[in-house]
Amino acid sequence: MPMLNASKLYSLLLTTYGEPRWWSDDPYTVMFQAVLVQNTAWENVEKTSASIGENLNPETIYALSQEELERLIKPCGFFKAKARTIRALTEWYGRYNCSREKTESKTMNELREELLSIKGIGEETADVILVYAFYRPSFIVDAYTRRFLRRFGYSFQNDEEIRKFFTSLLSADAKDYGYFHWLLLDHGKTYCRKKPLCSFCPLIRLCKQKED
DNA sequence: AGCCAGGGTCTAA
DNA sequence: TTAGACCATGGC
Repeated sequence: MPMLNASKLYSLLLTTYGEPRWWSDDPYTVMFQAVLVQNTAWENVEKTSASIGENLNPETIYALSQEELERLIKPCGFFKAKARTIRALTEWYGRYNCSREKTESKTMNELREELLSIKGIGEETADVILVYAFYRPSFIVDAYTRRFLRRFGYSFQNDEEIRKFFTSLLSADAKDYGYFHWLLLDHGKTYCRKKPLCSFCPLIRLCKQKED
């Protein structure tokens, strides 16, 4: 498998998979779901979110007791830890008056450090929140990103190397980061899970054609 | 049955 | 600094 030219990755994904999509327009929904989806199938997150419905807002969620919140998110697994994290995250967002505008007074790195200091929020979750909730250009490395790169012949020492690689490739526009991440998700869910469907993957077909 | 799913924390060496 | 155990449910 030849290594894809890095500068063509983005346009290739775009043209192959069409218009990119966004997580959610509501910042709190992004935060909430970003925690729920940790090592969990997205379908469970969607069902849980649907069952919460209109109550998926910081005021209502924060008013719940720890036990009530745990019960609410139970289908997503790791519910004790996630309930604690969601509570801490909601409290943190409250310090910004639960408003995206209020976060604009901070730099991206300041917000990133604040998020990382919350127990239960690691790099991926922090970057998801930065991009989709607060429109900051922070590249998101997740399992799909790593699998995608490995399958296409790249090998990086660590996630930081991956972040630098793509950061040098994309503009400073947060939209690009969100769109790119979602394209990798779409691609990964269809062709690049642990049980791969590589022979049907348009990108791999494209690479093989170049070999001939 | 057992593996897998858009992780993160803690500990041992 | 890094590898491995652990957290937990639902779908296939």
